[in-house]
Amino acid sequence: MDAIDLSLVDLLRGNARLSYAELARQVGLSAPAVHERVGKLESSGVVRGYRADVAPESIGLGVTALIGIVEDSGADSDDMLESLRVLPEIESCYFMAGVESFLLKARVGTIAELEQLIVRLNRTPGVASTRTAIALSTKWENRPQPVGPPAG
Amino acid sequence: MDAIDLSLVDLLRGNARLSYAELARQVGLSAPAVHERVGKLESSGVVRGYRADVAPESIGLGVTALIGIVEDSGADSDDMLESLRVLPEIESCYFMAGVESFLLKARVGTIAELEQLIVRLNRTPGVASTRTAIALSTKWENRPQPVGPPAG
DNA sequence: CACTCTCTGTGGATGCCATCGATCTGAGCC
DNA sequence: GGCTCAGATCGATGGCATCCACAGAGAGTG
Repeated sequence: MDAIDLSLVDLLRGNARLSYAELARQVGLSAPAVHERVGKLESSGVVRGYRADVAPESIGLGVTALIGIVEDSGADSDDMLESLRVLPEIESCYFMAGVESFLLKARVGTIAELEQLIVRLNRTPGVASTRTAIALSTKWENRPQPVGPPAG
Repeated sequence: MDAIDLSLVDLLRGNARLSYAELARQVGLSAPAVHERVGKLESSGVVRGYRADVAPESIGLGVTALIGIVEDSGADSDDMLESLRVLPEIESCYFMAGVESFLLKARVGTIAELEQLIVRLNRTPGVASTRTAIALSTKWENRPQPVGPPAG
């Protein structure tokens, strides 16, 4: 992870579809060299993948909610995690410090679907209670923060 | 937005670096047809961009926190939004229903940096109080949920 | 110093891909 | 039937990904 790697990571966070040739021009190396560096970043786990950023409402996911979960005393967090993992609506899942063990970001199409999700969560073994907050609007999301030296 | 468009969106959410030729094979069209469809998805705002998914800790952002903000009565939300927007640590920002007007996801390198961020937030005009919860670990994040008919 | 090993880069070759323009096809409509 | 438009295919061409052989810088060792 030298300065060139950081530049590559930054460039790919901004636009994951840049060609290797373009990346090479930006960092001042040859295309094969960039190809090899990016391959190493991928296989070492620094770059986990490449995702299209899709407007959720345009694919029928207009409702965003954040849900905190309080565990029963004595509940097994690993079991609960597996129960959460199979719910496709849960886009992100954090294990938290504090009374609420998990914080979920869920995305559904309608409030009715959100209600169903909350009911399902409350029925999940180990869940003592849930607390749901609805996002009225997403101002921004997953904004990459610049890191390392400026590219070039 | 027909079934083929949904398949393309799904494929690109899974791997944004797929070539047009590969996408074409997957959905059963020619490469130029796919090229045009993806171009329209981009210009219509369905696809907002393509991002490399980078392990945050590998670029020195090992601390994730969720911060709720209570506004002063009479504070201007738009002004506050602009104050929040310039803070690079804030990766996501939601305008919420409830007592806390904003919910932020912030990513910093150390707890000391988090402390500085919280101090800065509390000094921001319009902020009545903040509530910070620290993520001990991220179980998963921005997992794309499958949508539309299976590709092929 | 010189030898060598390793890592990482460059340059060239080759086959695939992106992309443009021309043409074709089918649905809807008069 | 025939017009028209949207959206597909086909063919060509220039650029890109990717493989390979080889070169140069640095570290470790006699």
